Amino acid sequence: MRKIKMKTGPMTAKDHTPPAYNPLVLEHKWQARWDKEQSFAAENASPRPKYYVLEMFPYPSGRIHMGHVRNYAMGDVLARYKRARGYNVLHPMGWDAFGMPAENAAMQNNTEPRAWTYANIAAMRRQLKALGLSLDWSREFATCDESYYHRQQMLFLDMYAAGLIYRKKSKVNWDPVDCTVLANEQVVEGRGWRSGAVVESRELTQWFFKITDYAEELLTGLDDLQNWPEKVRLMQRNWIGKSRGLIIRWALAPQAPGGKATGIEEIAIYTTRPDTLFGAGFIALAADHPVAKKLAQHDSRAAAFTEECRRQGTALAALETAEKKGFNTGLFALHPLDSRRKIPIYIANFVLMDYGTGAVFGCPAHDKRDFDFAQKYNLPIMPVVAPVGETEATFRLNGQAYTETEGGRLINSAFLDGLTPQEAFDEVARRLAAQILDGKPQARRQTQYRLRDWGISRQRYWGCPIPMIYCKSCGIMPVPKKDLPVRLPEAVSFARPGNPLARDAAWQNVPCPHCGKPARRETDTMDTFVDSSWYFIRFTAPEAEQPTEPAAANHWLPVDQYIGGVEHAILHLLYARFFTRALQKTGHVGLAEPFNGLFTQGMVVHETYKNAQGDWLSPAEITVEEQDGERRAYALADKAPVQIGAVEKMSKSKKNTVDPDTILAQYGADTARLFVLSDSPPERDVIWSAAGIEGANRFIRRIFRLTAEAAPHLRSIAAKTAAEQDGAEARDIAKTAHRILKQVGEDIEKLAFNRAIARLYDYVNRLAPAVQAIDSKSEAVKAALRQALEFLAFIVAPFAPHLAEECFALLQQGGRHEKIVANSPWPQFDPALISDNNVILPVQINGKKRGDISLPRLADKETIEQAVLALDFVQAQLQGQKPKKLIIVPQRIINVVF
RNA sequence: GCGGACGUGGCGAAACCGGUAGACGCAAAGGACUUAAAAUCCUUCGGUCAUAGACCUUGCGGGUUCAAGUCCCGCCGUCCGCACCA
Repeated sequence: MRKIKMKTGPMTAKDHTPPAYNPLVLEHKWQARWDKEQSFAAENASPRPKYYVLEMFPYPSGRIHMGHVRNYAMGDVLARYKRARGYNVLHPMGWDAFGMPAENAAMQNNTEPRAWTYANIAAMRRQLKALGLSLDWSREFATCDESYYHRQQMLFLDMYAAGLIYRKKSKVNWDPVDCTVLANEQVVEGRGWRSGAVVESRELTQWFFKITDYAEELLTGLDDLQNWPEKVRLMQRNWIGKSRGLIIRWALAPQAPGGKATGIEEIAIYTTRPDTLFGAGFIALAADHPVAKKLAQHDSRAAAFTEECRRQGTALAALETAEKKGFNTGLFALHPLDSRRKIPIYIANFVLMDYGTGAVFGCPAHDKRDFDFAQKYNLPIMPVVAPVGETEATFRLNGQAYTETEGGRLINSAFLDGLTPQEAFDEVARRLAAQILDGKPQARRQTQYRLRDWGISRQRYWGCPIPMIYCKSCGIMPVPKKDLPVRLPEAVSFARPGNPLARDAAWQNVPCPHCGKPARRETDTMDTFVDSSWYFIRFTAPEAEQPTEPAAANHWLPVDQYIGGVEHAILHLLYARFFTRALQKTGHVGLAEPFNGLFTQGMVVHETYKNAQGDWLSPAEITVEEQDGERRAYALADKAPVQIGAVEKMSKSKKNTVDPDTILAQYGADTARLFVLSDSPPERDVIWSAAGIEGANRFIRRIFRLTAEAAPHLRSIAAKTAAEQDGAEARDIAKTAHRILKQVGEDIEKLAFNRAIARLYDYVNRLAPAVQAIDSKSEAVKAALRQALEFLAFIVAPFAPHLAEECFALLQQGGRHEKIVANSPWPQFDPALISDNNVILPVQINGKKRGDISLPRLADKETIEQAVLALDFVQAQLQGQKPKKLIIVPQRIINVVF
């Protein structure tokens, strides 16, 4: 891209002083104006096309952090842009307000969760409003609002009636710090996702959502989510964990004389590798397998071993290091394809009860874990798959399992020899399905998922009460809808740990809705991920009596662009997909996939600082100097040297946080918004630095100064598109302006905010010289400049909306403020001004650039060829030789090959 | 272990379908204005040699192509996710 050639020179003295840029006054002024005009209210009935942009709503922890600023700035750029492009935009905000921290605060500070939460919401609402986000605040709600959890209880009852909710006793993840159960998705590396405590295993009865009913649908649905990051789709795919295999029933060998009768006749085993059946070396059972339990009743050594396994499961977080251990039961199973072979049965610590059938057959030659186990217990290791070309005689295992299936052929496997593993799989499936054991086929095909049902009971107070009642005579009774909501009691005590609901007799005791006899309420509350699984639907009709207003929901959904952190890739995002399906089934919405576009944004990170004592220091406590190209940090307090550490996610514990309030007070919202979106692509982390925020602020002030300086000269001049007779300079300015309008629009559509901002810088650099010499410019140039500066206001607006309004106002007749950017359509660019009649093409000789050539854009090949060959540097290089080839890529490049 | 992403100046990064590598910013250096500072403005800024210019350069080694940061093969490194899933 060429720079516009314009006369440059020192700033001319002006007969006026430009108004000062005061972000605090200015931003407040425009926020009030937007409020007054209700610029960002979304209409449920509008002829304009809809666009739903949503950022993951925050937990009201007390204050917003820079991560929030970046997240909401991104959504706001899109929302403002789409609104300017004529869309009816829904851009709401709410609060994910139930959860543990409120109870912890209550315990520590002797407050109430409710009061604490609403105070935090008020503080954070004020902070978000100061950012100037184009939100429809009329739709705001918190999940702890009675009006919200009331509807959630209605949904619960509908889902219960639809068979999507059930109660069962099961082993659960118990967080000993938060004193509650956690879902599988909420256990990260063996620890609670929130408390960080090592999770224990407990048997409890709790409520489950039947997410597994939708395992297949949630999996195949991913294929259609083209506007989701591949990474997230893959993570969900792995989490759902579909596999295809066979359930094979193994008959037990007759007991040796003198052995105790066990009454066990067969063991069912799930396998994904039936092709390796002839390589079976052992069978292993989970410690909780019914057969293992039965054996433990008769055999004290088996009992001791299963007990040890259970302890290991709870105490050891890092299972990878746990040694493979087994207990030989002395029992044998008969090989299904060769009844002469007896396979020993073990109880092993690595077999999981809740996957497959809780029993495996080990094939040591073709599975790493089985190989280790066989070596330890001296079991035979017989290879049954070998690479093509190898035979039973030549193939050796090389001290490790051969786990390939591609390019393998069966060996040592009777009638399977020579088949590919896939063929062998099918053959085994066919034979065993036809083979009858005890009146039933010995095997059947089975599709298995890793995904398990979602346990949602939490033994906590600050959550949505589960609307169920236990009656001694009638059993489990749903609370009738007319009795909803089941309200959380007020004035509860947090003096003791545990769930206050469970010791609140007055709250618990209710008459049975069926028989009227005394009964007891469910005291568990719902996982807070239930709350966030449908809030985006509630935003479409936040006042509705029913949980949703289907017409509104179906109009607005799916969310066109959802923006949030990747940490929710399998938690919230999977639950929400399930919930939307559940709501579809119960008639609340008419679609299955809630989020059409998903974007996972990077974090805001910052350097860390540590003093000689090893204490973390905050950026405000240090100063950085540059000496001999090396940066050194010193503590402000005592001038002691400070070690500059790694750039890490902002966290309170490392004190590398920057408070948005401080930044807003110093620089204003526009600067903060611009900075968090510049420099790094939005999916990557952005490094916060003092120099960076200064730079962004410098740019904001520069735009303001430029407009303020030019405005008095331009107000009386009508903005118009430069025509041919207006001269080269006016035309160049107009071209630059129309081009930037197009490019910034495209960048925003692609969420390439950093690129859009780079273009803004470039654009301002190009306009600045003309503005500086504005006194000497013709009417035509001034007209072009006026339009260029108006365009600047529009393209700046998504990023720095207050500044944009101020600049736009400065350009209006007499500085009047009738039109505002927020309510004005995005200007149309003129395609005729985008493309040049002449293009400058690089000319390569043998692939190396040697010069440029200026040519008419639509020149034909022959003209180009002649012009290129006539060039001095081409002639010089050719030295009289004929070129072998001349490659012309229209409007791109020319390559002379000789 | 399995799966994935990514390696470009001092730093953050651009580079669309293979077509001028390093746009834009930060940091740095020099200069103008100023009594001075701040602010602002101008200039330089991947490396080597140098007079215009030439050569080298996108983690490393190969390959395909008129042309490779981009495609293919093989290494090396960093980060992320899952992890006894049968």
